[in-house]
Amino acid sequence: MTNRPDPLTVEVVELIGEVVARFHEDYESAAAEHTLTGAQARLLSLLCLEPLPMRRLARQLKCEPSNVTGIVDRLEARGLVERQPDPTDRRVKVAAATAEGRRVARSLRESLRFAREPLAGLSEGERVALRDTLRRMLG
Amino acid sequence: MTNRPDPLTVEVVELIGEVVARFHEDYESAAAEHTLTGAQARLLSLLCLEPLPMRRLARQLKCEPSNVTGIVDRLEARGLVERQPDPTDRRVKVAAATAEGRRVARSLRESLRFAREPLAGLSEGERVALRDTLRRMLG
DNA sequence: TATTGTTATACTCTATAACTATA
DNA sequence: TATAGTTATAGAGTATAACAATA
Repeated sequence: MTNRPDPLTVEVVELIGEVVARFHEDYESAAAEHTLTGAQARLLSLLCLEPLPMRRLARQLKCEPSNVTGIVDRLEARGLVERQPDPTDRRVKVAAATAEGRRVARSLRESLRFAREPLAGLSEGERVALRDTLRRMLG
Repeated sequence: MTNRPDPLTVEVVELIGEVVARFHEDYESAAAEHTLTGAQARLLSLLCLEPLPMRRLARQLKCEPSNVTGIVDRLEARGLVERQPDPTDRRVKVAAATAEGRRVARSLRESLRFAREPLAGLSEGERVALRDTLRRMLG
């Protein structure tokens, strides 16, 4: 049952682990520069695309709805997010980024250096190949 | 100063973000299957390679030394890790995985499916190309 | 004096369970 | 009765600051 993977696969797995670690580090420190936690930054980035009901936020963040309450509370206290009523269902609260929230999210996205910089060292052909390989991996 | 990245780079960045998210998810759920948190799993995996002083654990985990105390406490309470004195410096405590701790770490490593499975769908040539590209990115 | 590990404190994220107001 | 959001609670990770033992 426990197939021993070949050395090449092992090395690729380790390299992916490295990429994951660096990406995370980069993301957290970019968030910290904006006085945001990682979770707050992820939620704000989601809302920057479109307003979402609390329940759907939880699904997308893969956490329990009760956690979203607290994260949105803290972002709302800073004026980055606001809760709006849903006209079609009075139980629902829709969270939306404010103008300031969108500004912060944009600035956050721009300060994500890791994902861009090492990529800049690759030729266009390499980036195309990398894109295709990643697409296949994610199936 | 804010170079707008080209669409190809944007897509690759998004794909990497996807890989990072999946890898993390996979790692956390593998840890949870062993009743470990992500932080505990990472620390145990490190100790599985070699015993380390508390201070060095903190450096490798990129967190404050005070946090390591608690994580090691919880692993030690479960018999997966133990603290040993350093004969050359009585201030230092060396954390080491127990036999049971190494067994758990091995089992954890084997249950990491994501990193292995999507890779299995790639040809050897693709894996070599991916390895070389990742190496250059991390360079 | 400087360093190692710990303790104390406070905050955030996390899941679970119980509650409310709607549907 | 079922669902959306919240509250209450408890555990874990995190950083900061202060401390004891040792160098």
